[in-house]
Amino acid sequence: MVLQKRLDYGFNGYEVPHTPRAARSPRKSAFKKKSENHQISSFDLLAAVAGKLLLEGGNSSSSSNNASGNNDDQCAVKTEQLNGGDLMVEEETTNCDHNNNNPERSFFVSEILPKSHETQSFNRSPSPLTEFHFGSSSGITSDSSEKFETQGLVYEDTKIDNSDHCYRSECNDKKPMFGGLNFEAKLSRNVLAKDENHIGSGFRKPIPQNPSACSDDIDLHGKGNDDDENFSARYRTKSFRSTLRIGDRRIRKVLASKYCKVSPKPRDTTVTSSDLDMKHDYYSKKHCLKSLRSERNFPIKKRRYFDGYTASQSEETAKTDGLSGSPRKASGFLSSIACQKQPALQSRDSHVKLGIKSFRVPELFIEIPETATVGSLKRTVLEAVTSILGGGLRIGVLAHGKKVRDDSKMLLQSGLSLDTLSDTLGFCFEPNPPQSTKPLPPEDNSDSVRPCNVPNTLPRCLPSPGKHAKPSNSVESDLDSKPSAPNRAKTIYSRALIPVPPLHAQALTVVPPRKTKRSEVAQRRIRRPFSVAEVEALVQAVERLGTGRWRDVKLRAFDNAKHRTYVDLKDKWKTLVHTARISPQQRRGEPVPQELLDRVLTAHAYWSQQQGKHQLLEGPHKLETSLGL
DNA sequence: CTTAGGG
DNA sequence: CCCTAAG
Repeated sequence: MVLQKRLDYGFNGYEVPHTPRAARSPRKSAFKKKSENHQISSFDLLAAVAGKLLLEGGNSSSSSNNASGNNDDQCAVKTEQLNGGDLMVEEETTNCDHNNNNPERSFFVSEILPKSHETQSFNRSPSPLTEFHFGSSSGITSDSSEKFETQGLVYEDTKIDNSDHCYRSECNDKKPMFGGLNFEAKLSRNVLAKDENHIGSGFRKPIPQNPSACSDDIDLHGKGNDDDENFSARYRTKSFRSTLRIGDRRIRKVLASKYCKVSPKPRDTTVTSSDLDMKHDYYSKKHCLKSLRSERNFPIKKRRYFDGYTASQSEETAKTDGLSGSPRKASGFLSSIACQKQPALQSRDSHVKLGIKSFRVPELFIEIPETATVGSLKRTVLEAVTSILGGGLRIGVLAHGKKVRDDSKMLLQSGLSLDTLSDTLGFCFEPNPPQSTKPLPPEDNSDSVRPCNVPNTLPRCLPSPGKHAKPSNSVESDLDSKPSAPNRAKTIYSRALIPVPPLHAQALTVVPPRKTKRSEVAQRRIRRPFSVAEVEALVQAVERLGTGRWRDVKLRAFDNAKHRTYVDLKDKWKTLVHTARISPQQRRGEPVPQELLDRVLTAHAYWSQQQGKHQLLEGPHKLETSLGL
């Protein structure tokens, strides 16, 4: 009976599946809701480090204990220097037209400006990132008239000023590194003169003075290539998202052009020849795009929040192009942006001076009532920043885009030759006490092969996944790791930072991170190409179960493959169909036997037809047949 | 939770 | 693989 039915209705003698659901009408993106509220999804905070970090590597005979066993490649850094300065704040506006009834507004800090007036190291911004992440207080304030519609507003809080003086004296040293950071508050297209102004009055009416102010236009290059380029932060943007898009766009643009040869993903555990080539490539270039590489390694698809500084990302993410569609993935780290080699300063005894261009602080989220004063806004932002950074940071060192975990290793051993040091060296900030760095969930046991070098993990600087095993990739040279001067950077950082009384947590108005709940970062699953055997199983299952019963397929053929969800199977089938339709030359990956692909096409055709039939019949048999198996 | 589709 | 609207 049942068998008969199978023969009658099934494919290859298999049962007819449940009547598939009516085909979903294609969803139009137009239906996607757009959140137009003024809740800023998040904001970037960019910290520019003034001055240079002198990193004296080399063969100094300093006796560092190699056996420190210090796997931790970070050095603790206090960041109280952020206490003094001006905040640059920009309002998040989605439209030029403010039609918000929202009692609350959000702002994002766009920049933290180095307090130091020494800007020479910024004059040539080798990377687009630094282009719009940099500035100096002097430039901003004195140049405010040129800054699109926005004028700078220097935070005049006496507290800040006082601290400023303190810093000054400290900065008079020839090494103004970390002489404090200037914060400057800017209001988009508005000028706030006094702290007592109500934010509402200041932010209410943007009144674009320039039509293009409403557009996404960017003026990355400002007035050309004048020396002011370092302040080309004066791009116009109407929204936070635009800002991010700018970055992405720039990044892609550059990568697509003359730097396209730079491999974006380090994939080997050792310095391969390609790496070397890359190095040469770098070296041959005028500017180091190291930072770009790192940035690009971020998963751009979706924003992830490391420690919970979440933000409701509106759905209106542009779908125009993949890169611009999503804001830059800020994984919650302060990613080092750039360092600059200063060849002239290179001395014989293998000392190198580096200039760290900037550090970037990813996500912050602030809500403040519209009735709040500008002053309180500034304080709020300042406190938010301080609270985040104040907890202390750790520094991760990246060489060739890979984390260098061994503090005792010499720079050279880490693949940081003097010639290419600045091109290959990077730093990243990491949250200091990861609340509960939950290790990644044990993916599955069936597959023991875990790529130890998932590209994404690099720039994201995952808290400490590398603790156990897999010192991996970290440019572990085979050279004996002789004791050496581990990281002068540490010293320098510490020395440069100025202690400051901690802020009162209560004063913080920052939206508390939705932390702890999602402390486990939603990390993209590692890619696991289907093996031929899996494909075989999938094909067989689909042949009998049909498309549209992916859960059953899963249960039937992949029940013990935990990492294969029914969605995965469905996706795989989709790609299989596609693969089967394209020419063999276009196929990639492990070749799937043509025989299997043929079966894919056959089954796909069959079940598609069945689906159509059932939609027409809306059948009486549907129930019975579904009971067949 | 499942499906179906788009990204 | 991810995301998510629909069921």
